[in-house]
Amino acid sequence: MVKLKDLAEKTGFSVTTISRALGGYSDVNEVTRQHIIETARELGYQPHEPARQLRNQRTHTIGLIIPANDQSFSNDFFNMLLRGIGDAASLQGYDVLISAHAPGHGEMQAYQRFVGGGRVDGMIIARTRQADERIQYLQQMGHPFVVSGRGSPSEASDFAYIDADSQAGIRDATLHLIGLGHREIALLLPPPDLAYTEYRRRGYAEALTVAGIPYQPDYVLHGDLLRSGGYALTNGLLDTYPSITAVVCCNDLMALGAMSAAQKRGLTVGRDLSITGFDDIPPAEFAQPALTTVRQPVYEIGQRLLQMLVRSITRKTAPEMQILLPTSLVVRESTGERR
Amino acid sequence: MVKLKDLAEKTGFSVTTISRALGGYSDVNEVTRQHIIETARELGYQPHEPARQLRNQRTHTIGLIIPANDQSFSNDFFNMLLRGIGDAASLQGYDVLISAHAPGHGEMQAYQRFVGGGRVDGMIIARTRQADERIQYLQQMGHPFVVSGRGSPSEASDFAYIDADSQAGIRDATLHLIGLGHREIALLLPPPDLAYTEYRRRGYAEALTVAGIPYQPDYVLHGDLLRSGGYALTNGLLDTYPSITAVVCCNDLMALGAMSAAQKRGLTVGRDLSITGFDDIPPAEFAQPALTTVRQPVYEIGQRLLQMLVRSITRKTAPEMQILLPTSLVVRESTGERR
DNA sequence: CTTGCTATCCGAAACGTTTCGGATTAAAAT
DNA sequence: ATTTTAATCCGAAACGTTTCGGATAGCAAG
Repeated sequence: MVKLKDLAEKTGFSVTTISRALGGYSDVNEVTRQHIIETARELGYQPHEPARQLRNQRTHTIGLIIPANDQSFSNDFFNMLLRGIGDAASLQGYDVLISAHAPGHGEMQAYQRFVGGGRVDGMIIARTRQADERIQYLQQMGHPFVVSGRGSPSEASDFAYIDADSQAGIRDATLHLIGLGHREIALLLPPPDLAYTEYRRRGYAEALTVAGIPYQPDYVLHGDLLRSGGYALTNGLLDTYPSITAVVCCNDLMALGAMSAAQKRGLTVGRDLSITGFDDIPPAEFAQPALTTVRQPVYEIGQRLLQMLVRSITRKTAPEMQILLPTSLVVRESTGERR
Repeated sequence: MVKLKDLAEKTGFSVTTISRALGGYSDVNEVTRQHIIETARELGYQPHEPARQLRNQRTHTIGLIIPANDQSFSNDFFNMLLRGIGDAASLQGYDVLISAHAPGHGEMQAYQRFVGGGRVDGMIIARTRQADERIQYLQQMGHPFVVSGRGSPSEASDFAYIDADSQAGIRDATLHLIGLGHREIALLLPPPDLAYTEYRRRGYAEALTVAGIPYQPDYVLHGDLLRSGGYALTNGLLDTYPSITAVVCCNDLMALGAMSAAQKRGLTVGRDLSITGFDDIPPAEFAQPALTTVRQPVYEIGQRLLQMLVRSITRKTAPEMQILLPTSLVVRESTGERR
């Protein structure tokens, strides 16, 4: 590997001058600078990043711990988020360091390696959990970070985040169903430890209240965000409460599962049973019938998260931003008039 | 940030001894080692990675350049590959460094930053191109790397790779259609600069030869791997050659587009026109009709790529492995008897 | 002939590790 | 009583940068 010393020997200047020439300092003669730049190109010089990071105490890298072996999260949501982050990062001159860990012991260790080990200048946290120890750790370390998703309504979200207004999203979906005449509406929620679960429940409850429909706790179930979960939950629901005519699902995967369950029972989705999803992943559009769902701008969230993070890394005046993005209801064929 | 020196001052031992105690060397008294470990935990010591990397000339990191702003690649294929890589990496104690770049100038710069800059111990290259300059660069640098996908048949693939046998995959799909009575079969290929394009064309040609059907160059078109491309190409094809009864597509996205085109013309897919895809991404299963496609084990490819790479990093005896994985035909509803 | 500038260069220290080659002490062997 | 040996420890150098604080030389100003 060619290093500054090699350039120094080759050109006859000192390592200091080489460094300063390449660094664009004004106290080096323009002709020597050109000469140095030329031979650097010739020898294919490439600064050694770890050395640079050690010296500068800056890495120009941001970290992201992704869930390992996680079917539900590995889907389009996370893919889109990562793409948004990645594209924005390369525009800003940052790289993205990734490690895959299931929530638990190894996960926190990964955060410590990244943050305490000086591997990254900032972290992005996704999929907030209740009493999230990752957030607590980063706050206590005073390390820059931004979060995709607020804390749950019962907690203080005193950190920078971007979240989709999923309460409004679920409310809109529910109101859409109510507008179609539905009264017996079930809700399939994410696991209770996820921070956004409660917002979605509230959106649902809000819509019911507006319409004067009583909130039926038995109609509200927690799922696992997987297709299989949506399938099983819907089956149980329809067994017990045949009067249900609509199901609000908290992600598209569960909605797809719910559709399968309905269809296996001979129901026509959109006629006998209306179903809504959340996310608007590509399969939603191609499903049969096409899924009515709530779209959230995940790619854009990723981009903006990164920009926010870089801002809080460079200016020490962390602008503690908190952004709530609107969702939009995409009406397709899986919802229809109650009959 | 607490460093070795802090532990040294706190415990009264030298930096050397601290380092060796933590490093598990045998020449430090067991009781002092315990004491050191204890205070390290107390102070929350975390080794500074860049310093370590500088000293050891090892990063325990592998690099991956992903395509920026790329709709086609950003899909499930790449997502799955990354998950396989990420899960296997964390098992092996490696992190994954990512940078997003569109093919072209910035992309090669990113490789130089990662490799020449000593940021990674090895690279994974995906989506081989013809006369791939990334591969040439890495070979010439003598840097460990593995590749997802062979070089094109006309090139020597003298590097470690894992590829799905897409020639056999496309051949099987084509034979499946021929077995259903189809004779006028079109082929929608990837862009010509992709290395695997030629393998797929050959698989198609092979099947035709077996069945004694002449190869019609006009039936073979290059697409962009997008839904929109499949849609437009199929439209043009059906306009010009109404006798075509089947379309073999080189990825599921184009197949989905082809399905839309057929349906918009009032054709029933699986009856009036048979369509096959490649990849078996989730939407394929939920499409209407469900897509007959060729499945390749992308997650597993990712895992094995990483294991291969780590092996070639640690043992200096690079085992120059080349693995060809079988694909499997998944017959669903988008293909049927010719009528 | 000093003095003071300006332009250009460079030595040395520092960033936080790891490791080579001893140094020190006490116990064991002669 | 001297020499070996084993058990513990540590100083200093090195990894490749960046940067602080000069150093040097040429030249104009006094």
